[in-house]
Amino acid sequence: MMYSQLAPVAGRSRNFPGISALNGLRADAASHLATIGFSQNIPVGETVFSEGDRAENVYEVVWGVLRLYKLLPDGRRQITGFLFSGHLLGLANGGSYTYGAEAITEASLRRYPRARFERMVDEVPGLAKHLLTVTFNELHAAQDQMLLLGRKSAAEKIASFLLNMAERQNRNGGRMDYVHIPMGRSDIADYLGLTKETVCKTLSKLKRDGVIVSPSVSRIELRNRGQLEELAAGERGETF
Amino acid sequence: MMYSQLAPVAGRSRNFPGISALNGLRADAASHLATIGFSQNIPVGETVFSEGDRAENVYEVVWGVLRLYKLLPDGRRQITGFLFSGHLLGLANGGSYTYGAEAITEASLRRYPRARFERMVDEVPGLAKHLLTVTFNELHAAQDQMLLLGRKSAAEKIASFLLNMAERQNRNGGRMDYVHIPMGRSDIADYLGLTKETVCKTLSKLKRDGVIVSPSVSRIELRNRGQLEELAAGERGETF
DNA sequence: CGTCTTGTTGAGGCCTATCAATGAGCGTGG
DNA sequence: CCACGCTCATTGATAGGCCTCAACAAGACG
Repeated sequence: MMYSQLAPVAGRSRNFPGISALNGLRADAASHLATIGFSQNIPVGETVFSEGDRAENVYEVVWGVLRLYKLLPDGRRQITGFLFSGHLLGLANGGSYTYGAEAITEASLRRYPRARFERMVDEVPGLAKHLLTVTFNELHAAQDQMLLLGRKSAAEKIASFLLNMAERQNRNGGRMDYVHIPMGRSDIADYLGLTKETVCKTLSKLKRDGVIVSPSVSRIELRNRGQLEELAAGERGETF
Repeated sequence: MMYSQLAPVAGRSRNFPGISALNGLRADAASHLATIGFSQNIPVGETVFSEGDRAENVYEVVWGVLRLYKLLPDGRRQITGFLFSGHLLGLANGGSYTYGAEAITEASLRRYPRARFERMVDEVPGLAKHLLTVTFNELHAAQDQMLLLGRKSAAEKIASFLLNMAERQNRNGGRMDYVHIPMGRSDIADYLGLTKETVCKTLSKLKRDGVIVSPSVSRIELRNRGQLEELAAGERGETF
């Protein structure tokens, strides 16, 4: 596609934060990376690292879901991203992590000691450029999120979130309208800059309006994608 | 300076978006880059490129101030960053810019045709890694901004903004308490996720409380940095 | 089958947006 | 040099969306 040495990250992970995917990396480079990684399992709710910890490792999500977040001194929390299988986390310029990471579900990670990871970046041709591509995607997602946080209404935020989750679960290509929501309402709230109550009320309103159906708390069916898309895009539709 | 091949970006631009600084790049690489750049001046208020335009160039700010922004269909705007001298813009993975760029003051840019810029990334040793460092700084700033947009009050947002502007003007090291504000109130509002009226009222309150003094609209003196810092950090101080 | 956590719903209040009007700054031209 | 007209900043009154607080429901789990 666009690069000769590295498979592209393509549209992957465009709308959700967390540095994504080493896969796509040239086979020999990827296998080289694998040799310096250590497997590690994280129970539900456990912390991988906290903001301010010395940044001694880079991690890749093998399976499970993580949240990245930042805190204010009085406890207010902003989740900056949800990370799924394939995403990288822990890359940093400075000596400390600038955000915390916790497991939303049980998760399996691959851990790469930082010094070795950095050496690899210097030695493996194309790795730096690959990481650059992947980081640009993150930055792009972050900018979308700034627009959401700064300018969208609660309903627009929820609609954007649902569509993002749906897109992310349709990597295969299908147009599945059943979305699995692995995180709790508080996590969603802290990701969208709302309270958990507002998240509930907005979801309930979408249910009442027949836009979505929810067989269980963690499962949502998108019944009217068109309306969700209008909302998410911010058409300021009357309907809501 | 600090790296063998690449001068560091150090603490530069940690808190303001926009990819920063080619300077710091090894001299021969920098001069190589210079040979493929074209100078270009932009009048106040003019557009450099719009969201959705084909991404044909990468730019570096030589002097002046730019704003990067995203729009919703009904006109709501989120400014994702202010760019000053040394910052890069226009880097993108896809074929189109994902944000617009306009001149806040008259500005001078150096334009690099994209194809040549990308070729350079492949050919100049260390350039990809340098851009990676710089992009991580952007991502970090974006995450700080998400925390601000999602969780800080108007007063906390303004305090954070003022301190960032001050820091950015003190690259030399001095602890100058006079901050020059090149952008208008609407720009500040769209950067902080507020309205221009709220920006005004919050600034006025800070003036009344003696925290800042404002000899003119575009000049603000920080009289009580400690209180601003508490506010910006989100201590939930009574005082405000 | 209790207990604890998480989700949901409602009532009320606050912060910020909205609407409207005035004031300040500034370039232009008389 | 000052008047005019524009744009931008400031201030006030009001409204509204989301937050806060509180109670209850629904699962999850031992």
